[in-house]
Amino acid sequence: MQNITHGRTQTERRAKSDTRMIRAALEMIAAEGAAGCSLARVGITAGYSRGLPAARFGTKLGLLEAVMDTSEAWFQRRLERKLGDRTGLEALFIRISAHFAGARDSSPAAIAVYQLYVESMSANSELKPRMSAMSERYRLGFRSHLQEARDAGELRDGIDIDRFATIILGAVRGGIIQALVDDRGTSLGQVENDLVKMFSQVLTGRHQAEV
Amino acid sequence: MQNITHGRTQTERRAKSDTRMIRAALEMIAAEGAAGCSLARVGITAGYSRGLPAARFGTKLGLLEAVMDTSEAWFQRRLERKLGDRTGLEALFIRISAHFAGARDSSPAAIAVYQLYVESMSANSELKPRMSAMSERYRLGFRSHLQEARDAGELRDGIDIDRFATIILGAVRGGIIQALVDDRGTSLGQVENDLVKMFSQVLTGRHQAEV
DNA sequence: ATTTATTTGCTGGTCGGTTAGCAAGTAAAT
DNA sequence: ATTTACTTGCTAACCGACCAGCAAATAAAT
Repeated sequence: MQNITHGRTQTERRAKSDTRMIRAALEMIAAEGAAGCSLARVGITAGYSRGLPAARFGTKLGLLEAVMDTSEAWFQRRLERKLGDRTGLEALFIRISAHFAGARDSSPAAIAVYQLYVESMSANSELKPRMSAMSERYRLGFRSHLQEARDAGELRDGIDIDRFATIILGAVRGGIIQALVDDRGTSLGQVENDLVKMFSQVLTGRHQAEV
Repeated sequence: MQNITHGRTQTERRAKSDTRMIRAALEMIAAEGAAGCSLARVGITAGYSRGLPAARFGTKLGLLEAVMDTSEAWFQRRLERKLGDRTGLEALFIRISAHFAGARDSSPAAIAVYQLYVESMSANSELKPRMSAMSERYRLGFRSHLQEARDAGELRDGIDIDRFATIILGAVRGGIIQALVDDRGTSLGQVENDLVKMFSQVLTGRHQAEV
C-alpha cells in the first residue's frame, strides 16, 4: 500500500479516508444499488484496505447512513447558495431546479440518494425511518416557500400548502426518477421546465408567459 | 414434501408451480427488494425445492423478467375492466386511479414492480431496457387519453400531450413511491385526489368544483 | 389394453465466489 | 509510550448456477 496519508495530523487522515470512502460508496450505490455496494470494495476502491470501512462505520447500515448524511448536507449547502435571500414562489422554483440540478450534474451523490430513497420503500428497510425523516425535511422546505408566497399574496385562493408541498415533492422526485430510468439526462431539463410552468399556473391561477 | 401436485396433467403442474413461485417472488421483492429475493428461498417459500426456480426460469434475471411480465399483465387486465369504453379526460382520471389502486390494495404485485422500477435506475441494471419499455407503454396509455380529450375538445389550448403524458406518469409514480416510503397507505388517497384535481384544472384551464 | 420408451417436473448435492463482521496485528501520529 | 489509523487473517453464511438423478406424466409400440 502506498503512502497516501500525506495529511499529517490524525484528523486530516481520518477526514481524507472518510471522504474517499464515502465517495467510493456513492459511486458504487449509484451504479449498482445499495446491495451492490460492499464494504470490502468500498475500502479497496477508495485506496485503502478491505477492512477499513467496517472499522470506520461499524456496519453496512452505518456506512449507508453516513452516505445519506453527507449527501443531504451537500445538497443543502448547494441549495442555500442558490437560494440566497429569495423567498416565496421565486424560491420555490429555485428549489425545484436545485433538485433537478443535483440529478443533472450526474453527481453520484444525487443518484445514490435516490437509489437509497427508493430502496427504503421495502417493507423492512432499516434506513426507512431516517429516509422518511429526510423526506419530511424536503417537504417542509417546499412548504415554507408556499407559506411565504401566501403571506406575500402570490397564491390564488384555495391552495392547501401542506398538500401542495407533498404533491410538488412527489412530482419532482417522480420526474427525476423517470428521467433516470428512461435515459440518462435526455428529458430532465424538459421535465423540470414543464413542472415549473405547470405549478406556476396552478398556484397563481393564471397562465405564465410562454417561454 | 406434501403432495401438492393435485393437478394431474403436466401443464397444470407447471402452471401451478409457476404462479406459486411468481407469487413468492413478488412478496419477497416487495418486502426486501430484488437483491433480497434469492432463487432458493423463492422455491422453498413456494412449497418446492430450492432448485426449481433456477430450473424453470434459468437465471435470476429470468425470474425477475417473469415477475415483471406477470404483474404488468395483471395491471392491464384490471385497468381495462375499469376503463370500459370510457375515453378522454374521464378515462385519464380512471387510469390515474388505477395506478393508485394497485398500490393501495397493498398487492405485492404493485409494490414489487415499483421496487424493480426504481432499482432499474442503477446504471448497469440488466432489466433496464425492459423496464424502460414498460414505462413507455404506460406513458402512451396516458397519451392516448390526452389525444382523445383533444379530439373531443376537452383540453385548453397550448397543451403538449406528449410532455403532459410524461409529467402525469412521473407525478403519479412519484406520489405513490412517496406514500409507500413515508407510511403505508396513509396519504395515498389524498395524493390521488389532489393530483386528479390539479391535472383537471391544468388541462381544462378552469377550476373544478371543490369536493 | 398393456407394455415400453421418452419427455417433463422436480429434487438435492455441490462448487466457486462473495458477503459482513470480528479479532489480532502493524504502521503512524501524538 | 500511548493512542489512533489502518491492514490482514479468518469464519460462517449466503449467493447463483450447474449437475445427476428420481418419479410422474405422456407418447409410442405391441
